[in-house]
Amino acid sequence: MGSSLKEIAERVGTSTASVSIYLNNRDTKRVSSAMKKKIDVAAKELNYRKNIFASSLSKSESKVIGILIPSNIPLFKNGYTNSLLSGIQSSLALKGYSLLFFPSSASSSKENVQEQLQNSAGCDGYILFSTGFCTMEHILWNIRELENTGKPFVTLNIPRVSKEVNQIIIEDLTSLRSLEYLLDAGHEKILLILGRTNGEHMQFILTEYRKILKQRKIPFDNRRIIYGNYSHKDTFLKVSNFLAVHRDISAICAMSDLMASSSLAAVKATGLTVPGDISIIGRNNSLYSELSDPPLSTLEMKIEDAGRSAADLLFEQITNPATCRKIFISGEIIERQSVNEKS
Amino acid sequence: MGSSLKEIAERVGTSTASVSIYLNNRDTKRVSSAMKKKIDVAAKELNYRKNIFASSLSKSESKVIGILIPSNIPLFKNGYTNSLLSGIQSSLALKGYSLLFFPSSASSSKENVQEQLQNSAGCDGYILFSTGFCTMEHILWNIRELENTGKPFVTLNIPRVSKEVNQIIIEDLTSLRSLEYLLDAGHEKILLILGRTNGEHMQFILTEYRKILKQRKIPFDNRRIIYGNYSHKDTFLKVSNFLAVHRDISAICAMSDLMASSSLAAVKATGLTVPGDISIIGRNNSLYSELSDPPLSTLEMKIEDAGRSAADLLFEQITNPATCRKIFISGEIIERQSVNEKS
DNA sequence: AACTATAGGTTAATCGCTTAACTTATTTGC
DNA sequence: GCAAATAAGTTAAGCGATTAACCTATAGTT
Repeated sequence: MGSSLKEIAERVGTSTASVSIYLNNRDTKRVSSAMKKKIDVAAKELNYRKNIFASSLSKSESKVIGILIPSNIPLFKNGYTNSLLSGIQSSLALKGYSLLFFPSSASSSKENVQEQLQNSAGCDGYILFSTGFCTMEHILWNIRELENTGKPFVTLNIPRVSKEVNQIIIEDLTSLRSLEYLLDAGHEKILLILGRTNGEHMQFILTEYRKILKQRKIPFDNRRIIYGNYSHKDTFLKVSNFLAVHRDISAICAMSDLMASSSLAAVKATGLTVPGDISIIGRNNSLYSELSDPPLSTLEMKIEDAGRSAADLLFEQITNPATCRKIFISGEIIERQSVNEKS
Repeated sequence: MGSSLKEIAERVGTSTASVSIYLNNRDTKRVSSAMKKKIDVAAKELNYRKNIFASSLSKSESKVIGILIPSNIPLFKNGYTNSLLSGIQSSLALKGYSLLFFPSSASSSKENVQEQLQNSAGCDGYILFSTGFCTMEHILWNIRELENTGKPFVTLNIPRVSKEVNQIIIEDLTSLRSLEYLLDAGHEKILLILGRTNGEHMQFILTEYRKILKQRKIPFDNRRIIYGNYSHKDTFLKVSNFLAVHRDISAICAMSDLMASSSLAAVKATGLTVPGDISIIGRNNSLYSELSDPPLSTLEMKIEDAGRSAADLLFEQITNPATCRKIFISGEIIERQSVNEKS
């Protein structure tokens, strides 16, 4: 049964203060060693465990970080998000912080975060996630709400925000560095495989795409964009259909390793070879790219680093509230065996 | 800034009781509609957010479930654990529960759980994870500690425990159903790829292995067991080395899809074909198996179902403390294109 | 007119832990 | 021998929200 400090104090005949003082600092000189022993015995016998809610309330410090996620689809399913979380957790755990994930039931990203925030005052800080589905308006709204809490927070996974907000900016979230790599290798006719048609991230990427094409004086061709929905089946089908009609491309640039893998399967199924006939590059350096045959070149985005940085920046804020900076995480191309120079 | 009920009450000229009553039940008749409006305005202006620690302490109910993990290696990195967590979270979120992950710094699984439990009284329930590294002794110790808290809990990912403990038993955690599938297909000379040499789970599997061989009157051959460490490189290397010497096997049974994928790569590298020369089966039905060329048959373990069941069972216990049962999750073979009948 | 409901509150104790401030007895220093 | 230091406590006021129990005024009933 859950016992309290009071019960221990009564049993050993002292005040709760002494018990609390001792249990929070075993080296304290304010409790005699005889008393220390008695408290230890009583605590064990009574199965004492500190109530985190009482302690946090009393100290006005909880050592708990709230993770705000603007969606109510099941968590821990997305490899990308998991990497971020892994980075965050590994760094915060070292500093003694717990992570709290709230439920939410709303349908919009704005309301989800609001709902999560509504009942979570008392956390020492927050990390605000975003997804490609959050509109810039919702993101800014959520940031405003967070500012109002007066608590430290860091935003993750969103494009740069001009506000003075602590922010981790994953540069390659909206870059097309892998496309440029293919272009630099001499490819011009490239099939671009994006994630979904909606969502802000893809809009940024499309804008970037047009910019790069213009720079290189390559005409924009709408047919050379496919939306794979981050799904194996969708991508395989759409790429197969594409190749059935257009055989003139020399490379495929996919916005995820999964979609790159699926594209690879589709290319092989048509009898073409990689990288002989078609070069392929993925994104995220997940195991899919390493396990493919041939192993796929990819854009390593350093997601876990981003998570760790977010945690570090949050911690910095907790210890020094004046902290205000943006940390940029930039990735790098991992060269494997799926891209040839185009002569 | 974080405001309190008291500040709202003062601003609108009422008691904290009224404010609390209204905010917890907007339809209450104990607050006039004029007062309701005033409270709404004040709450908005003062950016009121309920303090989860104060509220939980007061109600002796937190709507928080503690997730106990007997290791301090970074979380969210393991696909298997992530599936469990995803199942848990999806079910508990629907019921309004938050998930709390504690930090821990100890070196043994026993101490890790103890440390996490030590400061977490007040949660409404716990889910105890295990890993293949936990010894049965540590597991039982942790269960005893949990029983002492008097709080509902469920154990996950461990072999069946005779104690009267609520438990989700993932049958294929310690089964060799995929091996039997190969045997049934006529294969006899099979290379078994296990995870690590240490850890209880593998011991269970080894025992099972010997049992199955004895039943089928197949001699045990120590050389036909490889430990791939769940690592692509290790597995690839070890399987390559194996094949350089022994070409007489007709099938490979791997305890993870990743290791199955790596084996596939190794087999292909030696010039042999799958499933022509060698059949391969994996475990866990992860995307690796689906994306391989050829797609790998695998043992789907229904991990997410297990997570969901754990959540449901925990919830049942919270609402009815007398609950005591074990739920068995059994998987099924997913047939793809990596296994041939052996004639 | 007397009685009961009901609306619309308020009071104050409580959840379990922490901590500043106070107390008292015993040592230690010089 | 006396002041100062130290050891070993205790007291009591919070932290912020909840809730059982109580209160008063008005409306409705018979």
